[in-house]
Amino acid sequence: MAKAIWHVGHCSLFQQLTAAQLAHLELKARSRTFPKGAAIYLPSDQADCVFLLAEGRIRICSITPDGKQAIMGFVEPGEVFGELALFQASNHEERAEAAILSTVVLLPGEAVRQVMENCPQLAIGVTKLIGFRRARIERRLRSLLFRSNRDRLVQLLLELAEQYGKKHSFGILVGISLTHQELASIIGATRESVTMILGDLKKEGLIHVSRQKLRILDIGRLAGIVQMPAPSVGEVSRSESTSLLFRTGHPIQPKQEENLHDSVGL
Amino acid sequence: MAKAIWHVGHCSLFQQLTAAQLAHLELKARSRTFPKGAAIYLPSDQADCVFLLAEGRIRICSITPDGKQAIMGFVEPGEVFGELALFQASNHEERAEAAILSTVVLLPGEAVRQVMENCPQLAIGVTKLIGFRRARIERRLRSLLFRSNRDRLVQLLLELAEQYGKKHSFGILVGISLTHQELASIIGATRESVTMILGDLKKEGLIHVSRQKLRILDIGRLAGIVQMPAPSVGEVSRSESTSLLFRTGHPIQPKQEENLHDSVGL
DNA sequence: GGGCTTCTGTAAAGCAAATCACATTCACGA
DNA sequence: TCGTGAATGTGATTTGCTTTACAGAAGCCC
Repeated sequence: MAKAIWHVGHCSLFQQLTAAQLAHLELKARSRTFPKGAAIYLPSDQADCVFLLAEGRIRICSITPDGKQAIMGFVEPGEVFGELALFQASNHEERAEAAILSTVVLLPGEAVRQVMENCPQLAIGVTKLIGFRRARIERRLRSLLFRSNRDRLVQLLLELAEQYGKKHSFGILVGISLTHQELASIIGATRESVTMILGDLKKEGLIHVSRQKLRILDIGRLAGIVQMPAPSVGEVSRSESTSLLFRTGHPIQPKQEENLHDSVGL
Repeated sequence: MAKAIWHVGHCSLFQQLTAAQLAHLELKARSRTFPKGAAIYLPSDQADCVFLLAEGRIRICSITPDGKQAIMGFVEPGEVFGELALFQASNHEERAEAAILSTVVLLPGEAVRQVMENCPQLAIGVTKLIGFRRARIERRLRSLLFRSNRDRLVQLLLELAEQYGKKHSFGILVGISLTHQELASIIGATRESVTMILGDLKKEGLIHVSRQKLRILDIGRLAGIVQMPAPSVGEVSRSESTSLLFRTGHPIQPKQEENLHDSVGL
């Protein structure tokens, strides 16, 4: 319970609420822990809830009846997910599962809607959040329409570098490790294709992998392939910019001088 | 001017505003007419504006440097578009153009944001709108990931039937006529592929075309192909349901007993 | 009506990527 | 430490779709 209020208050989305509003939300909030692989919600679920990730990592994915699956995004600590259910009467259309052991705060939709009705700031924050993620989905749709497997994978690597990358001697170390299968599920390709393309990129001296750590050796040339500016990569892994096709957005605010750009919060 | 206030007030999104708020918006609104094919906004534009279609039909599309283009959706009278710019600092990522002669009301973003800050109802309405469209884009992404050209085209036909279809002697008449090229741009295929598939569907007795009018002869069997329930088609062309992959949403409310489901407005 | 453009139909050839079918290496818990 | 299942690597084959290249039909403006 104390944990719940801690987290709700620390999520940028809720930071501008009054103490009373926060307390009200917190009262309704429940915290749950999910082991790796456990489902937080399913496509058939219609539990009217918004989720807040306190700890761990959530994978949002969508699965066809015949077993094919696509990863729609990942959720990092401090981020909200399942937010579309707030105003969508219908069921979830995807599945959320714990990528690793995770702690999740559940906020009843009704409670959130109530606060939104009294606090335009929150309503606007939610709008930004949903809009931010929509813009990313649209980018992803475009890349699927227009770009080859190779280009999409390169683009993904750039995004991973931007979000999880740390500068390192000789290259950028990507601080998240995904299997080829997972990469494939993100860009909409097969595992074999990803293996081949990564192999090519290695031969071309653009990347390097050892002990399931991915290193990007020449980000400039990599960005050139997809005709994009090289993303900025910091010492701290959380850098922000506009071109994230991948992450589900809305991290905890650091200090924050202004609050418009990428961090969707208010 | 009088026209502008008429339209703003008649858009479901703005219906719950006070007279004063409406007047304030109207004061800032400007109405413009665009001939067929004219661009309303471009990917490079960063004019901070929300658009409201009074009359005509708008095509939202995205074009690559090398000329390939995809249609992201259509906007019908009474619907809002360009709404992502409200809180996205960056430029538009797509192009909006008049599919036919169209009249558009321009609402300065700043004015809309101001009203939103004072009127949670509007903020929530915008949230619903953006969320509704995001859900549709996600469905479209999934269909691109998982389904063949043929299935996607069939799905599109079903959606067209649902939105623009009227029951008719022997089949459903689809009240919108799109060229093969346009259909292709929507589902992400080539013109030739669409021509072939439509030819097949004709041979199979599922559809019929004459004088660029498309008729669906056996919607049940058509729906069976993509394993979906047949959509409902009314005498009036505006029926609503959950599976619209195509339209950009948010029509004028008719009478409205409740306001949650498909019509995103409040 | 005639000539123009834009749309539709068809078919062969080429290709990117999926599929299939393995061998190999790695991670990690018993 | 070893063993086992998961992840990676690699090739042969197939396929769905695009590309390319035309030819006919249908609007439409002068």
